[in-house]
Parts: sequence; C-alpha cells; structure tokens
Amino acid sequence: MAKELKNFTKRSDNYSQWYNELVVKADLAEQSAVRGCMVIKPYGYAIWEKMQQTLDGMFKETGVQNAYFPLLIPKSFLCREAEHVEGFAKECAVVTHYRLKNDPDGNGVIVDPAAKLEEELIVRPTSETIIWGTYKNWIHSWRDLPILVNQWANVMRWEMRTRMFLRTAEFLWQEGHCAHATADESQKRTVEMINLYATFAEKYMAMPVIVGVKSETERFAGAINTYTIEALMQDGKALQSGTSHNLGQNFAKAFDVTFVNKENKPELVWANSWGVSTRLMGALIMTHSDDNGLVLPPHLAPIQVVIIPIYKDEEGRKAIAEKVEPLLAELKKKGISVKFDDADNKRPGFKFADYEVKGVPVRLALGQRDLENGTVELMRRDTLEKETVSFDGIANHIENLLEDIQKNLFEKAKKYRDEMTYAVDTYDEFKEQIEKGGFILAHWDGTPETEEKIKNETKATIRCIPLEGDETPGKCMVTGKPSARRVLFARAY
RNA sequence: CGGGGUGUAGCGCAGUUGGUAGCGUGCUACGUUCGGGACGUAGAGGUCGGGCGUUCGAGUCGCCUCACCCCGACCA
Repeated sequence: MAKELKNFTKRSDNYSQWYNELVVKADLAEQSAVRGCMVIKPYGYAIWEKMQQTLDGMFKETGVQNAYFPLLIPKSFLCREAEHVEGFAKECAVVTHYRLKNDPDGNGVIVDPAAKLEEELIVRPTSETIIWGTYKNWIHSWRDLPILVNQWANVMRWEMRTRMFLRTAEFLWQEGHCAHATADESQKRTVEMINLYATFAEKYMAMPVIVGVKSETERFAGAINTYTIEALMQDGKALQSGTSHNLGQNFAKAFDVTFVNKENKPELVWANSWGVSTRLMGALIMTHSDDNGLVLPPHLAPIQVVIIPIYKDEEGRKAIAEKVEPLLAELKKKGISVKFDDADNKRPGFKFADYEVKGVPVRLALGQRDLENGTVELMRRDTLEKETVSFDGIANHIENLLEDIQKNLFEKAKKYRDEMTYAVDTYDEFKEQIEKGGFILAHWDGTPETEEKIKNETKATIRCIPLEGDETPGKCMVTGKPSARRVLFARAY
C-alpha cells in the first residue's frame, strides 16, 4: 500500500480528522485564509457542478425557472417577519460602510467614517425577505400565479464553528421560492420538492434518506411546516441534507403580497421555499468513502473511468494510445466520461493511488502484457476488486459495471442505515443506544418540553417525523403520555 | 464568549541544562527507472507568529499581543 495512504487517518481512529484529510487529499477543497470559509477546488467543484446540473434539470421538469436576487438585503426587510428575525437576526455579516480611504498614518486603507450607510445591509443568510419584497410587485391577480422560481446563489451565516462542506460561513446552494394561489397547491409543491430531493439523493448520490416533517422547534424560522430528508453518516450521526418549507401566508403577510382571486376578492399569497446546499458534498463524502479515500457514485463522478497506460518508452506509449483510442470514442459515445491519463511526469503506481483517493469508480490499466494477451486490468473503486478481462467488448462491460457500482453503493449504504436504525421503547434503552450512534425510532408525546429534555440529556434531536413507516400509536418513552407514532431521533451534524 | 491546545522551510514535525537551526516529505536539475505512491547524485528553500524584557548570548526563560485548531453555546 502506498505510503501516503498509510498516513491517512483511519475512519475508526478519528472520524473528523479522516474527513478533513480526505477533503484535502482528494483535492476537493481547502480552508481559505478567510475565517470559516472554504476554497472549493476544481475537482470538488466539478462534482458540485454535476449535482447542480442534475438538480436543475429536475427542477425545470416541474416548471421551475431560474432567477437571481441581490446579495445584500436592507436590514429593515429582515425585521418584517417576526419569527424569521428570531431565527436569523444573529449570525449575519453586516455592511455598514460603502467606501474606504487611505490611512492618514500610511498603513494601507481604512474604512471612511464619512461613508456610513443610512441603513445597514445584511449579507443574505437566505433570501426569503428580498424575494418577497420583490414578489409584491410581480403579483396582482390569480393569473400571475403560480410563480415558480429558483436561484443558485451563495449565502453567508457567521457560524461559530465551521467544517468544510458541512458548515462553512459562506456556502453555495439553491433556494426555490414559490408563490401559489391556494394553500393546497403550495402544500403540494412543498411535498413535491422534498420528494424530488429524496429521489436525487437516492438515485444520484446513492444515499438513502428518510423523508419526514420537522418538529415545531426544529422548524425553519417563519414556516408553518418544514419537510426534511435525513441521511445517516458512517459515524452514526445524522445529516439534514435538504429541506422544503411550507411558509403559509406568513411572508405574504409580512411583505403585503396580495392578489385578487377568482372571486374578485383580495387574498394573501401562499408560499413555500426549498433548498439544498454544498452540504450535499459533505453528505456524499461521508456516505461512501473509505480508508483509501473518496468513493464516488458513477452518476456524479466527474471522471467515471480512468485509463492508465503502463509503458517503458515512447514506442510503448504509442502502441497503447492507438489501442485505447477507439475505446475512448466508444465510451464517449455511450455518454461515459473517461480520462486517458498518459501524462509521463507521473508513474503508474502514483496514478493508481491518486485516482483511488479521488474516488474514480472504474480504473483500467493497460500495459505491454495486455497488448500481447488482448486483455485489460480493471478495478472497481467500491470494492477495490481487480480483474483481468478481455479487451473486446470492454465498453459494454464498463457500462454495466458503472450501473452495478451505483446500485451497490446505494445498497451498501442502505444496509448500513437499516442496521443502524433501532426501535426502542424505554428512555433507558434510548440513552444507551444513542451512545452507539444511529437512528432511533421512539415514541414521543409531541411536546417541545420533552424534546428539549431529551436534547439536553442525550444531545439527540428529533430529526423528523417520518412520512412513511410504522404508524402505530404508543406511549412517550419519557413521560408515558400518548404518542401518535414513532419519530426519528439521532445525534446530528 | 467560556475551557483546552498549537505557532520553527511549501506541508508534517524534532529541537535536551539557554551557546547562533535540523529531520521527513515536497520542490529544481541530471541519470537510471516505469504492472500499486521509484532510486541515486547534486541543489534551492528560515527575521523560529509579533513585541517588550532577563542575559555576554533566547527557538528555548518571563510578560504582553496576534493568528489558527479542538471541545461547548449557534447552525443547512
């Protein structure tokens, strides 16, 4: 085994450190000089781009269009919706001045005190307020509805503690903001979008998720209901991976957005918002990766197949290149992204290890030996299995293999998730089990007080009230009061 | 903002009772190599985070300061 890999912190030794090292060694991202911020490197961004493109296509199929709203939000906008202020008033970056000037003492530049803004501007932590401030002008009649708009943007939340991809001060995301004429329509859209996220997570990220609704305390500030997809990471902690909020008429009320309905009566607009962020990158990394590095599901891998030639001299390189050329064309024709890495400044062993760390799903190695035998060495990243196969028909073989890897990754993750999901009936069992990680299904009396008590005593939170699964009533494990159904608990990121 | 820790070569680190700076890796050049992170030879690279003090002399001791990391509070 390569020595760099030997130096890799093992998942079992220190999960956080393993994660951080992996992000850097797989060339995904690095800490930036700016506090709490991250530089996403080209390879990491390529994965994000692939996620973006896939999601964007899925959004568009449901009639959503993209738009862009300003980065800066007048402070007064944030004050409009009372609960929203509660949730977001605190950790925000604030623009107070609009000009710099030369320091009279000659130490570079200083903020010009004369350039103080009349009203401070907030760097958006989310865009509901600026968007609803805008929608007010767009919506007059039921004929203007629905408005189905999404924006791809960066947002900033001045987080106390940050972790690359999982929680950074600035992060990339998409936020959809829909306006509807009826409560029913808005609710349907809210659920449609959380289901879309679940499909994306499972089909593309190969990450099984639990779809559910948040408890009152975990709900988005200003929403009447928050839907979530919850995934389980390999260290037994839960990760909220996407949310969809039914905002009722709260924002319409706050920003005075009314329309004339079919009965010619003024009515407040019904709203929902939904989003996923670069946090999905963290989810992807933590769901599949192993002690050898990143493992990417083929559907999201920027490079699905890498071909590494093994040769001694220019003549040998040429012979392999000629052999590989038709295969490259054939794979590309099938829509498979393939890289033929014949760079001669790195040795084959280095490349093997490098692409392994980067999580490329399939690797082919081709040398003199193979040219003579008409074979090729093939390795799949998910199981690290190597086999020597006939070069003829290899393209079809690869095509099937990629699908097999995709399927295998999902099944492996699902198996782990299911094995780590426990139903418990007593609070003592709960306390014991939560230490071991995983999802816990337990009865809860539905009160914020009990939820708070559990959180304080065990650090576990209610991840969601699942939309599916066991719906038999029972008794709250803490208070013994009636419980409508089991809810999902876990310690979370 | 509490509690703990670390600042020495690009990165990771060592540096003893104070005596003038070292290892690994990476980098550059050349040669031999190339089927799992090659090897040899030569070379470049440091205000020891910053300031003040003690001392003949400070990476090392004292005080101050700054930055970053980890554990909490906050959170997608």
